[in-house]
Amino acid sequence: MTEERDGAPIARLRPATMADIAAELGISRQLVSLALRGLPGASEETRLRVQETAQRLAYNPHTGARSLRQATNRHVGVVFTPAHATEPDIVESLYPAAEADGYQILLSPVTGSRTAQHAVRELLGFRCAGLVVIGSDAGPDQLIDIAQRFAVPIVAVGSGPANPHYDVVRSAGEIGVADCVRHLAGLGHTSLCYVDTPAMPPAADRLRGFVDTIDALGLPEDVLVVTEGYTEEAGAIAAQRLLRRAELPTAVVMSNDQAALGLVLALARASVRVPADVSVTGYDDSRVARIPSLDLTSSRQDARTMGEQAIVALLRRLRSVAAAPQEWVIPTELVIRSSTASPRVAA
Amino acid sequence: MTEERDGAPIARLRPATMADIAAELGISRQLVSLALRGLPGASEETRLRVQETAQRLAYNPHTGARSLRQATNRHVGVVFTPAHATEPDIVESLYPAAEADGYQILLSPVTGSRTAQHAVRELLGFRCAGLVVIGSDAGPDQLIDIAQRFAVPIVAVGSGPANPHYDVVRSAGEIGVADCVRHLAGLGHTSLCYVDTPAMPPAADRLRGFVDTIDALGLPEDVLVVTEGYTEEAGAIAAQRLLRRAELPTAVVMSNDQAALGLVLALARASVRVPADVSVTGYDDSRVARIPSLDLTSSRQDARTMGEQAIVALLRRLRSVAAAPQEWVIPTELVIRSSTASPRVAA
DNA sequence: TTGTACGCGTTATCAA
DNA sequence: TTGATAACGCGTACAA
Repeated sequence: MTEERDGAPIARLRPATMADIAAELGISRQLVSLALRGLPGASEETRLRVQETAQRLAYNPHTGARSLRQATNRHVGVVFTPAHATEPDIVESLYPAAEADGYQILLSPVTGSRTAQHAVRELLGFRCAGLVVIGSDAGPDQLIDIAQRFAVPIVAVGSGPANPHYDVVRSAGEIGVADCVRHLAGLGHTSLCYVDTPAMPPAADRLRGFVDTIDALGLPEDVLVVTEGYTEEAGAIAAQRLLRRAELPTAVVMSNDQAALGLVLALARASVRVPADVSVTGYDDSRVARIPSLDLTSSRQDARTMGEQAIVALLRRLRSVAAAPQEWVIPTELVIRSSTASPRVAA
Repeated sequence: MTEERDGAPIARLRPATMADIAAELGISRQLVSLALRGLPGASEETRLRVQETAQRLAYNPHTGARSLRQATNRHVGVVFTPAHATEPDIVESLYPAAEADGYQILLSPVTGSRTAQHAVRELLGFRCAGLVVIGSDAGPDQLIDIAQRFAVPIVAVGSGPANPHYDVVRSAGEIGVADCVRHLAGLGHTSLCYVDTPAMPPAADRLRGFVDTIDALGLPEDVLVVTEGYTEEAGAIAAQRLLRRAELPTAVVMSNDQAALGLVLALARASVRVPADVSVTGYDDSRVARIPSLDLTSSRQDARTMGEQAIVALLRRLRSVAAAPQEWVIPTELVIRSSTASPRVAA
């Protein structure tokens, strides 16, 4: 913005340091540190001049140096799966929650070529104070091992059994599915089929919700197990199997939104209409559920609350080492859309 | 694993350092450093004992300290949007490419509450040697500003005009769409509609591919512009508009897979069959295209090659500062599936 | 309000 | 093959 040509700020080879700012102003480096962090010890005028110079020199604090100096650095490491449908929402919600307490998030993905072990090692290399593990393709044993060997607090988000070694944040899968079942029963459905996808980490909770509720209602227990994956292709397979039956159920309860999408598409190809012929429910209320022409009734897994709770749980353990890990179950909310209706309205 | 109880490896408060390993073995810190990095200067026996001890103490190098000491640290910063459909695939492909040259990837997301500016500042705090910006909601001006102010090489992946300040890696959108058009024309279609979603960063290239090809074929130029978003909801809106017409086109060319999904679902609700009544093509060949019951013909945007090329381009600039930024256009490949067929086969 | 001195964990240079 | 010593950028006592 300045018109001066002398400073020649082009192509700086070395990023500006506090020492550069200090030299520029003829003051000490420590004073710059105080001024930048707004601590008492620097005059108001000094602070302003320091900030102006920092801006002009494009000063950016060296995160590594900072974490080296500080006894306890404020990094939270996050292990996640980028390609997953619902995890990015949780990841996003971690940022505001962590920043509110002055913590910085560090992301480390699990991919085909990177195991959870890789991801954790990398995060610990940055001396993260705690770890949030989303999805946890890493089994409980592995997480326990990490928690103990590196003495780092861990929060597992999404699934996994409650245990004394790390915190677990999960949605109330059993209640969410139960809500779907009761909603359908309330519409008059008596022939409900649940599609179980056991490969999905939190599958067990959701299946239990279906079985318990259908038993309580005295309805026939119709569970279709698909072992091949748990997303759209699983839904498509479920549809093929259902279409081979002599008679379709009037309602299908799916274990997640993506599987529901696969099912609905496959049914549409076979000219089965939703909800006219079959009502369908999902789980997660992910962006898939909100696709206008799918418009899926779904039990909402509150990603934002789950992310926030993960940070809260982690900070709690960080503050008092003695705090015992807990299981935090986040309530779900049934979101009713147009994929469900009374049976036989168009038959 | 050891049966000894004396060492008491429980609840280590401070992560092991090189000094700890050195003390354990009665040697100097420097020798540990050489041994761990496999550099000449340590005897074979020493190296083995150091590695064994490092393992036992769960030693993990302090990334911050390392990047503080090294003049040029081997970090590549990546700006991306977690919720996006195709970006995670690109992100995943960056890892093997970067690791092959000894570079470490650092992720920084753009979300509702975090702008590209935030993301870049954070990455530069880790003193990343270069930046890969995927999607680039940040405009060209902003990227140019960053590249100049911080003197850091940048590669923009996915879109953006070629320019002398940073490298651009993008897929050949114009050719990919042209392939779809020619495929449909080859099937006998003469009434093709293109759905343009200008909010999508690389929209211009793809639109040009349609217009040029349809003109070359001497077919009528039918372009439907949807300004509301560019994913499923945009597809649904396009479907509504098409259904209001007196006559449907026999084929619809969509600007991306997600929009195609939205369109197909909306058409299914209106009992329009794909491909019997209308053929549909997508773009990206993302996982959406492979949903069994959608089975979308789509021009494949090779995420792996794009990620690899991004790293190659960045390392090239890192090695020779003088290298002029280029535009790297990655070829597409038409993947033919069952969403396209000859017109009127079932009419 | 400002300056001096030191240490964090690592790598690099030199001499032994 | 090994060991002293310095340096990277920053934060924090403590002294002036």
